[in-house]
Amino acid sequence: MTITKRRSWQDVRDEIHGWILDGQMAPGDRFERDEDIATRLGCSRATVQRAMGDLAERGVVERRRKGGTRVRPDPVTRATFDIPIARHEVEARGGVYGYQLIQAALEKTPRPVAAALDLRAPVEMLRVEALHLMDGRVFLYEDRWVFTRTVPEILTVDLSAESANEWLVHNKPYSACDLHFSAQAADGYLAGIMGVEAGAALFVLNRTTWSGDAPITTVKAVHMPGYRMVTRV
Amino acid sequence: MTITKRRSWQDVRDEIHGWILDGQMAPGDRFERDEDIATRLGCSRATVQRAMGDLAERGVVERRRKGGTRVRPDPVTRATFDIPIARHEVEARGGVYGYQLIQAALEKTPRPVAAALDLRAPVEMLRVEALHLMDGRVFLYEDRWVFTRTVPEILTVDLSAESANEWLVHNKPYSACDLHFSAQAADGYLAGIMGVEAGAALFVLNRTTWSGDAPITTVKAVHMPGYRMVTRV
DNA sequence: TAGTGGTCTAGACCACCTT
DNA sequence: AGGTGGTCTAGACCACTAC
Repeated sequence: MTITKRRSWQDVRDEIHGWILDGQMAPGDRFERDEDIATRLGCSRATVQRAMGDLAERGVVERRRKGGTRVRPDPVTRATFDIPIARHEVEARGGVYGYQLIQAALEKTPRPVAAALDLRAPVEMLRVEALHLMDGRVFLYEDRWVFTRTVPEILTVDLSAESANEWLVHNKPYSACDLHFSAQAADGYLAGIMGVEAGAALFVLNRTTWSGDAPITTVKAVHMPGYRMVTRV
Repeated sequence: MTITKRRSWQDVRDEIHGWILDGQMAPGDRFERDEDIATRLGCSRATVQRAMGDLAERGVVERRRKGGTRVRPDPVTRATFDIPIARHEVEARGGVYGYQLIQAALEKTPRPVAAALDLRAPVEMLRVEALHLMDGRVFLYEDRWVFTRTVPEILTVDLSAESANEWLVHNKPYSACDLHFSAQAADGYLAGIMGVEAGAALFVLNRTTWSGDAPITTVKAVHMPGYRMVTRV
């Protein structure tokens, strides 16, 4: 007697993905209708839907009503990253986390900062510069602007004890977020503050967040030389 | 007479997300059971499941059988990127794409390259160096190693006409992919080949792919100065 | 306009894990 | 051991869009 294990949607997904990996289906090729695949594999249409939906989310396959499902003609690599809190990143690497406030003060934003937050004109905001340390050495320098009109409570926080990042993450959820990754050479100021050679290539992350239409904060996070952001798909 | 529009799972998701954004639910707080939420919102449990599943995928919420659903105590920023083919990236920016092969030859891999591909010892592979151009200027330099044991057909391709990247994307699907992003200063060789100043900070992407356990290729893609990788969540 | 994927529902059963 | 989320099914209807 044969025990037929029930097929899960992951099994169905892997089976279908297998047709692509072994060359049965090439970029641009069209699949049968979900319902026919379901019949052929002996599962319900909903299960095929779930499997195909997953492949579509990963950029493997393209689905269109009436147009059917095709292997993406120009496959893209789709990667997902978690940007952790600095403390967690340091601790995940087995280091001892440290934090050091450089300065926090109300200042008028430079134009590019206002633009990043979708503001037409410069306004006064809270600027916070701080260092995140691993084992006593600089891991990350952050230069942050907090929109005090949206987050007035930030002015009552002791930013020498708690990083603005952690406070915001725990107290001000966002609904939209912009991320820019780039490379930048250390200028004199960065070199001095981070303790690296002038000209060193640094990995930079700019993050801007909003709650609805209201800007919350924009931050430039500059990583130590040699930093790598890694993911596996 | 009131028209009650049926609630979609996106509506339900946004409603639930709203409870977090307006502070009704704070990090660590536990939600009611899906079924109770469904009753309260007047939809089926499956719809709440779909909505909560989406929030969980985005890192907003944590779900555990028997443990229920909670707002993530330490929210992370989860970002998804598409890494496009160089040609498409250039064309999407409104530029004219160009491609130039520097050299392609069989060479013994250096140890770090073998290690990236999970190989114990160096082996002979096809090394391909090439430039991708935008409006005649260097946009991207790639230094690639192709595992000819997995992809022997690559040896029959005219790599001066078609980039190895595009050929692989269209002819050799992968099932696993490793990505590393970093910053690197231009050394003399890179500066010469890319036409930038020595010491310029460059954005670097290392990508390694496998089909099952079989390594396919590993490539280091070095972007022009000022390049930014952008995403919006 | 007809074919295809997208979603909702109700019910059942399963798998995991906290208590 | 029991409660909670995870999944499967069958059927219905909807929404897009290729033809």
